[in-house]
Amino acid sequence: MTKIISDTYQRIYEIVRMIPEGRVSTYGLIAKSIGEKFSARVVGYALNNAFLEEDIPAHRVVNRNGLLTGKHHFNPSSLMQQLLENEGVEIKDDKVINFKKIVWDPNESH
DNA sequence: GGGATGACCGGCT
DNA sequence: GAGCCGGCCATCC
Repeated sequence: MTKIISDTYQRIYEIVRMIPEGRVSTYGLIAKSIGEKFSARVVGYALNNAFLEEDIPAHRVVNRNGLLTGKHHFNPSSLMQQLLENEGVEIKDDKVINFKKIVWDPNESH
């Protein structure tokens, strides 16, 4: 069955796909990139459906604290950390060590 | 249509 | 520096 995705989700998916390898981004940054009218909550909600899509690196998206808040939604939950470490991102206690160094801002990258 | 939920953020104490 | 509270928008029941 083809599931129709809201246009808002499409916007979010577009940004997440632009995240380069070995980098991470935050929900707020993505929300701002789409439009300041959007809230980070919507991004998280969209990521929940995005994680169903294989083309969307949802594991590169973390919260502003650099904490892997969405890892519980992965299967297994440690998969998120595994993928990030596989790309060269160091994780400790479910949080990115050099998060501030590898954080990717879609607005600045523009 | 109303109330509640959610992978959140920013500001204040 | 860490913890608490309110606000934000879209989706679900």
